[in-house]
Amino acid sequence: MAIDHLDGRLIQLLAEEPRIGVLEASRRLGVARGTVQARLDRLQSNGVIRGFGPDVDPAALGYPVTAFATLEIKQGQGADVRNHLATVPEVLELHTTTGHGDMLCRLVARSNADLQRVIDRVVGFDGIMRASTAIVMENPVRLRIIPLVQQASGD
Amino acid sequence: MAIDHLDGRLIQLLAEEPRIGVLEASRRLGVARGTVQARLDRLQSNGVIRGFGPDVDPAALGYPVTAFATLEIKQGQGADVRNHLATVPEVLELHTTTGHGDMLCRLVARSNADLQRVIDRVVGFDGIMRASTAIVMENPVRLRIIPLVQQASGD
DNA sequence: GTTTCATCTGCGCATATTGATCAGCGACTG
DNA sequence: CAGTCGCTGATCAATATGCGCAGATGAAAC
Repeated sequence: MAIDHLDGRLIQLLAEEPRIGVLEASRRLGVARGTVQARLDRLQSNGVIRGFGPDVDPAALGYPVTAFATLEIKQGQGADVRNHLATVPEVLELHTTTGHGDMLCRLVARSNADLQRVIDRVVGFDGIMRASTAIVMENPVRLRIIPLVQQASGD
Repeated sequence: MAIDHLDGRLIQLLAEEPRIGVLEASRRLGVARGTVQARLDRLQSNGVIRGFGPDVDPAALGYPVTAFATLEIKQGQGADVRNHLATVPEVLELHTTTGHGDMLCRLVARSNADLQRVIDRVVGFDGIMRASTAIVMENPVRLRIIPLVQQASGD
């Protein structure tokens, strides 16, 4: 569960140059190939590394608009709302939260006009009482994990 | 910029089994290896596929608590706040938004108590007027892109 | 102090994959 | 009709992979 410095460097290396293989990584890190293999296997079976899925940019797919919607849910309708939202492709992510709203979801759309359609589809469901939407203008810090990895691995 | 059905299937395949190579992918998709190579190159130079970075789970790193903080910023301090937040490893993501707040950021922490420390560090900066935080309880829909890819590629 | 255990190293081998390149071919374009 | 584009199926040398192994190392347990 805890990762050490070598794990951290390995993850950073893979993040910077995902295409390199185990052999090349071992050369860069200055350790034996078997070590890198073992570390990688461990990190994956640990769940620290979930996978190496392709990182797809919604904007490049034609969905340049991102928004976050805070939803208020009728008591006892949570499960239904979850199932509903799971069927909407433009819902990229959904969380249940404490605080003012009950759920927070990340949406994408083809345009601001299209966002209206998406929101209508999202909230056009009985269990949702109210939705408040914040459109993303800039994304100064894109989803990242390396700084956290560095911290967790003791720099 | 637009992707076709083969692109969509390729992305899905890579998402499901990231470890397979170009050759294996070509076998699964029933096309020539060169075709897969060319498609992959195109998708990457297009920016549709940004990369294949390791998908690291913060929880497995010891940061099981996720929260979203809505920040209100003093006029004209936006750039400073961005720079400040970029230096906090627990800030995984930052957006500027329309709506009630001015920014929305995703935070992680080692515990609810640790979240207090993170928030103090985040808001302990002159340009930030107010922060309201929503702690994530469940994550019914984890960040996903495949449904959108399917839609964009004509199912 | 010494035994035990987990880990890392460096090596070799057979097999598989990669990157590059080729000619052939069907579909679309002007 | 000639030109262009993308896909195919093939080759080649270079490289990487999965696997196993013996020995070295270091830390913890006895």
